[in-house]
Amino acid sequence: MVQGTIVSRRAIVQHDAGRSPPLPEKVAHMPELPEVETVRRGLEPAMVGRTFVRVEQRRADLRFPFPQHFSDRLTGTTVTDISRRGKLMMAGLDSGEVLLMHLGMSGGFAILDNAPETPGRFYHRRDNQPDQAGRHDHVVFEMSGGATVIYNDPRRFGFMGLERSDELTASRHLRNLGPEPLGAEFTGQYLATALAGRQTSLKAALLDQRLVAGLGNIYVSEALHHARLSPRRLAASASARNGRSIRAERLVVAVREVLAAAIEAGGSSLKDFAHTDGGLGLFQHRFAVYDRAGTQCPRTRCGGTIKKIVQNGRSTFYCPACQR
DNA sequence: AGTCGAGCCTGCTGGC
DNA sequence: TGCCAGCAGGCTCGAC
Repeated sequence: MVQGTIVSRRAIVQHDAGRSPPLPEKVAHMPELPEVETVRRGLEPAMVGRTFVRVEQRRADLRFPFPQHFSDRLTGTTVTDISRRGKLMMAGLDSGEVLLMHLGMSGGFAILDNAPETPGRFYHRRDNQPDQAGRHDHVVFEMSGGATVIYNDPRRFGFMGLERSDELTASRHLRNLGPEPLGAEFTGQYLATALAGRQTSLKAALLDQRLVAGLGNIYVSEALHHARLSPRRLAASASARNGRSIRAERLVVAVREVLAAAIEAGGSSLKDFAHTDGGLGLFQHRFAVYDRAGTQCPRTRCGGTIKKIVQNGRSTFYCPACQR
C-alpha cells in the first residue's frame, strides 16, 4: 500500500507473518522523504499518461483549503509526470498546471486497479480492507486506464494544491525548500556554510526544511547516529573551520546513506506488491535509534544505551556513548 | 533575523 | 475492564 500510516504497515507485517518472522523492530510510520518517494513511484503507473476521468473532493479542506474549482481544473487533464521535492509530490498536467500533494503525517494513497494485469487492491486499514465508512478517504481520482486512486488522511495534516507550472518555484510550498539531500547541491561545503552561526541544535537545524528538504524526525535521528554526531550539539559547531568541516561532510554522507537505504527498502515493498494481493508500502526498514530508547546501541563495540530526549517539543533518540 | 512554541487532527497506548 | 489523558508529528504562523 502506498502510504505512510503506522497501522497498515504493522498490519501487513503481521499479515505476512506466516512467510517471514515478525519484525521486532519498529517500521517506518510517517511520510518523510523515503516514504514519499515510494508513494511517488507507486502512483506513477496508475497516473502518468492517464487522464482524470472523474475527481471527487469530499471535503472543503485538509491542512489547507482545496484550491478553487479543484475537481473541474483536474478533470479531463492528463498527467505528464510525477516528481518530488522534499516531502512534496508534484503531478505535472497537460493543462499547464501542477497538482501538489503533501501527505502530512498520516496521508496515503490506495489504488484500486481494475486493469487485468495488475489486480492490486490495497488499503491501509488494520484488516487490509477499505475503511467501512470511508471516513478518511478525502479525494478520489478515477483515472483513464482503470485505476481509482484514493487519498486517505485521518489526521488531515496533508494538503493538495494546484499551481501554474511557470509559477511553481514561487509557490509558498516550494520557495523556501532547501536542496534535495540526495542531489548534487547537498555537499559538505554547502552544509557547513548553512550551519554557520546557527545557535540551535544540530537536530533542530536538520529538521528545518529550508536547510535541506525532506528530513523528518525519524531520519534526522538516524542520520545523526550514522554520523556519530550528537543531536544536542550546537549546529554552528558542525560548520566549517579553516574552510573545511569534517563533521558537515560526515553528516552529508550519513544523510544520503540513511535515506538511500530507506528508499531501497520502500522500493522492495513496491516490487513485492506486484506479486501479492495488496501489500504495497510495507517498509521493513529497521531503525538504529528511533523509538529504541533503552536498547543497546547497534554500533559494533559501542555498548551504549539509546536514550530519548525532547528537543523543541519533539522526541530525539541517540546514543550518548558514540554520538558526540 | 533567528529561534521557539502553539495549534491543527485523530488514533493508539498506558495508567489508573 | 473501561475510560481518558497524553503522545505522535509536518508545517505555518506568531511571539520574542
